[in-house]
Amino acid sequence: MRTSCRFAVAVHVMAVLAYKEGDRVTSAFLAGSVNTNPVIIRRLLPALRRAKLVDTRKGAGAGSRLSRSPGRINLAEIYRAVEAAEAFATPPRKPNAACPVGHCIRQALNRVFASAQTALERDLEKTTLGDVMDAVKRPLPRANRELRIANSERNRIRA
Amino acid sequence: MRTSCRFAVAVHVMAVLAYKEGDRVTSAFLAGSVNTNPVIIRRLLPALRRAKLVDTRKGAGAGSRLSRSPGRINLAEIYRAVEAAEAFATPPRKPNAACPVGHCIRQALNRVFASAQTALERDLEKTTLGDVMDAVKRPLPRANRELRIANSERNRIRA
DNA sequence: CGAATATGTAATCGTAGTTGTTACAATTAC
DNA sequence: GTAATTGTAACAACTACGATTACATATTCG
Repeated sequence: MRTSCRFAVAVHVMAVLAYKEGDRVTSAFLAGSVNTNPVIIRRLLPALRRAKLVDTRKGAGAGSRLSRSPGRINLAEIYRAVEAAEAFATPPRKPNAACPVGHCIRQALNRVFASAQTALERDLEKTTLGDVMDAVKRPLPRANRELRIANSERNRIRA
Repeated sequence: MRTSCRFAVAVHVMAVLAYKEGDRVTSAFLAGSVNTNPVIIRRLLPALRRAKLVDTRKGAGAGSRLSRSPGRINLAEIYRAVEAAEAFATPPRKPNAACPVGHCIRQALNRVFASAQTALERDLEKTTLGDVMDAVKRPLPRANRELRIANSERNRIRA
């Protein structure tokens, strides 16, 4: 499945803003933490701004900060802010309308997709940015720490 | 987040196989209903076969059919069979490990992603292929039915 | 056996989406 | 005014995916 990483980057950005507790943070700084180009961040911020999750100022001494406290921002809000497309895609061409199945499969699929999409967002709603920050700040349990090391070994291939 | 249309095509294919109630159906026929190339279908079938959802035979008079009755196949099985990647993507480059947030954001994100992914699949589990077939077979509203008949006269597919 | 049918699979093309990068105008603090 | 920073356009590089062609392989049936 071809997915964008906008959501992952957005949560990372929001986490850095939460960490900075109200200080304005520049796109260059955010890019440094995410390890990408500042323009990538500047292209993401308008979506977060439209959702009233962050507040940005231009010019010298400028940057972005959270509009609300991390405990009052849930991950579904971030997801909806930055993910325009839905989680499920249908084929580029329309099904054969002359086939009894092709004729109405889209409608049936749309119901299924909408339900699954809702389930996904409802789950994201349960976690706040504050919860994420707890995980960021709290030392990891031993078992997870070892898992983390194993994962970072695996991820090294991609870097 | 954007997915490939493999899942949508797979459900469509499974629905046609269910409609044909045990008859073997060729990739050409399936492609005709989905409105794509037979090779696309033939590239999808191995995944469904590995998941023991369909049974395929080669050669003359060959084709695929369901391994189980539609009521005993749920959509999560189809989803897992054909969607290799997870629903959420992380950025191509690793976060800056020197940043307190970048250092452990991946770990936090992975938990969030896994939870949302599970919620999505649990929702798909609730719907069986049989449920989808109920929607497919249910008579359509008058206006749509007339359109369908007109189309099928003009562009009939093999019964 | 031999012809016909259908799958399995490799190779290739075109398109679209995404990330990354540079460049520069507009905006703002000091 | 100067320096810092955002907003945005333009473009390259890369990747992923769908579509298509071609052909070897397998299977059925006369």
